[in-house]
Amino acid sequence: MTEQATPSPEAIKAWARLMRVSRQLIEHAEEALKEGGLPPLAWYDVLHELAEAGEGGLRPFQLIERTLFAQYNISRLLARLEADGLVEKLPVADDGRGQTIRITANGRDTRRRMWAIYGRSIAELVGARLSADELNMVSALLGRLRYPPASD
Amino acid sequence: MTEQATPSPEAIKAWARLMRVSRQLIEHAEEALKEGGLPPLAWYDVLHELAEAGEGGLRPFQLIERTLFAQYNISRLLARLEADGLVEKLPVADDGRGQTIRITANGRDTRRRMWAIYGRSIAELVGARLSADELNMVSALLGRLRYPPASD
DNA sequence: CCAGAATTAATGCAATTGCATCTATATAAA
DNA sequence: TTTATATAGATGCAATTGCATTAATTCTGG
Repeated sequence: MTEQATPSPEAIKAWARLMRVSRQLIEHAEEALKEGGLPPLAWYDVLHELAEAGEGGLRPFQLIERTLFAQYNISRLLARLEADGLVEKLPVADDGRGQTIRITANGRDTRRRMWAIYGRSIAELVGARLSADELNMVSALLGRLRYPPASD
Repeated sequence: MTEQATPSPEAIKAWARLMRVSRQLIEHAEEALKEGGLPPLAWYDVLHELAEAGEGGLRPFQLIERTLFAQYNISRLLARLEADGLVEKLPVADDGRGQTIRITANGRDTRRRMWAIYGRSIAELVGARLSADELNMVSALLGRLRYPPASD
């Protein structure tokens, strides 16, 4: 647990598991969405944030903070979402540079359809494999790996 | 823990943590490598497998099994590695379709230089934040999320 | 008010990924 | 054998990502 230049075997193993499992889970969920003829996970992340934000919408830079996507990535993802009619871009009164992104009814519907599949993946891949206590344990331990670290 | 169409709050939170933390950690490690003027993590994964395989090398399809990369991805990654002189492609005696990939001295050296940085990232991001017991707990819990699930 | 720095978002271009397909060889079946 | 099927790996083309830069405001210090 002390600062080392070379990681302990335990740290290496935990890291390896984390890398491998997260990749597998993402791949599985992504595949399930694709089979359902739905957009990729990244779209869900954004639609989810926007749905939670409600009518007020969010500024692109707020989406960046919340989702950890790169700026250019959000910029283009929003362009695609807008082209598909899932979000709309509104000028923002007090800042001529910016815009507010609001989810449309269509967007909410797509998000719901995605959740039907995405949620099932989560239930199957994670919910069905660990008990509630174990899941809480995972959340707590992973929470300590955040940047910046937190305990929550 | 039972099969549900809709995931429990605990499952959702654990999933969210896993997605977010893994992305953050990857990003951090990737950035550290870039700052060191070194190739991306994907290269390390392949070089690592090849280094472990030794002089006998590995067939591309074996790399696919071990790393979970897509076939076309490995095909092109190997082309880049070869172009950089980090691996060499050898014809394989008993199968005219295939080839054996072997890491070169240069490749071993690059892998070592990458590990100096990558290993430090693992130590800092994971090793320094959880005790050995906690790391083992993480490994065990994540191990149960693998596909197919295992206990190890 | 004005010049310089900072912030918000978009974009040109190169590299990578994803998809579908293709070539070549090996294996199985008739 | 001959033919059909499966496996190993490469590749054309479209979509996405990453990088660097740009354009348009807004903010800040004289």
